[in-house]
Amino acid sequence: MMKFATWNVNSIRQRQDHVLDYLAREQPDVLALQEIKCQTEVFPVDVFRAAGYDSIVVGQKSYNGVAILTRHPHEVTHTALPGWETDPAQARYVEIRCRGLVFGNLYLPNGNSGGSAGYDSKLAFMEALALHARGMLLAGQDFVLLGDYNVCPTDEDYAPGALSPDDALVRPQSRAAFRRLLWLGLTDALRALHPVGRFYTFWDYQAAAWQRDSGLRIDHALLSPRVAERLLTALPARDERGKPQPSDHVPLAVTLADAPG
DNA sequence: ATGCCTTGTTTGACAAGA
Repeated sequence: MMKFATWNVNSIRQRQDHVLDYLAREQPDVLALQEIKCQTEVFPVDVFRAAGYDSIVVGQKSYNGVAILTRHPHEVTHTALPGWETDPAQARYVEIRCRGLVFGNLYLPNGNSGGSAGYDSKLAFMEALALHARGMLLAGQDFVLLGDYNVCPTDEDYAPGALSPDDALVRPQSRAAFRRLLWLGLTDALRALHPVGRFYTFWDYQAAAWQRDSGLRIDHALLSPRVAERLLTALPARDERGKPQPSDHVPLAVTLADAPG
């Protein structure tokens, strides 16, 4: 069996102990982290190594930043999303090959700040992601694209009133770009197993969103076809949001059966 | 009503998050 998860931790220095507890309890093979909010040199590599995990880190000062933790041999395949460049650079993608799969860890731009240029940058990221996914499909590669997509794919993926109808997370172009990934043949792991119902991965810190269960489903794991055949479970770890000093996101955990043969 | 928290940085108000 293989277990992996994605988690926007909103600062790794603030959430280091939460992550250590999660690793000890769940022992994922691969954990994709977003919004580490630190430079690569400051990431607590030694702390996670002592827990049995290697860190692959793409950081930047103050904002963004992604990392992958794994307890297996791996090779780094990308430290940026091919075809998406910004000035200054933004640390929003890292990818490894591990146990026969490619894991692409992404932190998609929110799209609500920076005016129309900010939103265009979000759509450009999604376009580049679709092209990269298509390339891997054509190459016959088995892969998982997981992370904070900052998209609620349908109206069932956010609590009534949690967002305005023109928010970048629910805008028709954002949803169309997400559907394009599905039309390529990718499987939304959570919805494949739970076609209906509310499965949020984020609750705002403000306005008692957690207490009112006013959440969003914006963290996703998309699986290439042969990987989807192996899908066993997919579920957000809701309990993380109720802990002291939590991230505003919780992990989304996925398990796969062993590869055939 | 772009605020209601939380984070990092420019250490005292910002910007950004979603």
